[in-house]
Amino acid sequence: MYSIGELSRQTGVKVPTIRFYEDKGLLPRPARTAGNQRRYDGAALQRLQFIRHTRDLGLPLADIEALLTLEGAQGDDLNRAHEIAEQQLSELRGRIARLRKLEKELARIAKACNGQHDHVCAVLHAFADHGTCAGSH
Amino acid sequence: MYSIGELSRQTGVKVPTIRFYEDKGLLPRPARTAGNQRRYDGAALQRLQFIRHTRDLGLPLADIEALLTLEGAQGDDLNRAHEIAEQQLSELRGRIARLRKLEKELARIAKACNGQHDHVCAVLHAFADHGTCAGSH
DNA sequence: CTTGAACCTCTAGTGACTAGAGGAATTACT
DNA sequence: AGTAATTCCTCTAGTCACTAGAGGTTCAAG
Repeated sequence: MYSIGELSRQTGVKVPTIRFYEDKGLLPRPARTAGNQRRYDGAALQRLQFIRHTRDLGLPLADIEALLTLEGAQGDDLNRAHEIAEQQLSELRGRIARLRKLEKELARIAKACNGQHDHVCAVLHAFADHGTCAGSH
Repeated sequence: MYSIGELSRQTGVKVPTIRFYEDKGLLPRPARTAGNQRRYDGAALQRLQFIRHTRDLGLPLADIEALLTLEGAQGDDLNRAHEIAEQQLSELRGRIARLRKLEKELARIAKACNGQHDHVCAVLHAFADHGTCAGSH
């Protein structure tokens, strides 16, 4: 049996966040001591680790909840899990592609003002000017 | 003189968002018609385009505000603008690197369940299992 | 048995918007 | 000039995923 603080240390999820997840229904309400403090078992630990991991992967809480209800599922429900993974992957790839474009542009902007800016630095203009960008964003 | 709707069309920033920016002090309060509707001039249009562009680049509104007050600045203030650009660039690069790691992992997970999952699909387990991941995240 | 750390609930704040209610003004058309 | 459609106004509240703080209680160690 773990206290909320131990659970936090084991998973890396902050204490208020654990309570927040409980509120949202992602974690079941744990047992309580006589003094009303939460006590967790190993199942709760695993579940929270699952949440932590999937959050790190960028899944929104709603999707994580869907996955959690799918646990131990079969047939079509497994297809759902697969779909969620695939969809997240393609979203992620889009995000990366967009960020790479922005990286190029920001690099251009940062270079616009290279050391000597005695008079007028181009950075502000570079920020303002969309015309010189590669593509749309 | 543009109405708020025209400004929205010209910049791609939604009408409520324009009002939100005004509230936050990023856009000056515009002139009003006798009937209390906003009328914008070309300067407002340019300013909003600047905001739009820098937002697309991922700068938080606070940084954009800083840049806006720097407009027409000289000397040290220009260094500030340069700093903001450089800092954003390095943050962006970190973000991209992390996302690339996650992409690898998500791809692994999505593949875990490849078509035939008559019995038990590995997707859920793959999500749960951090041990097989490349690095920390 | 006392101290101090960890715990409790609750409210409110963050960032960057978005949605909706309820009503007034403008524009286009006849 | 009248009417109907569209756009505009303010205001409140909701979103997501937390985070911070107030004010109070319980637990574990010495």
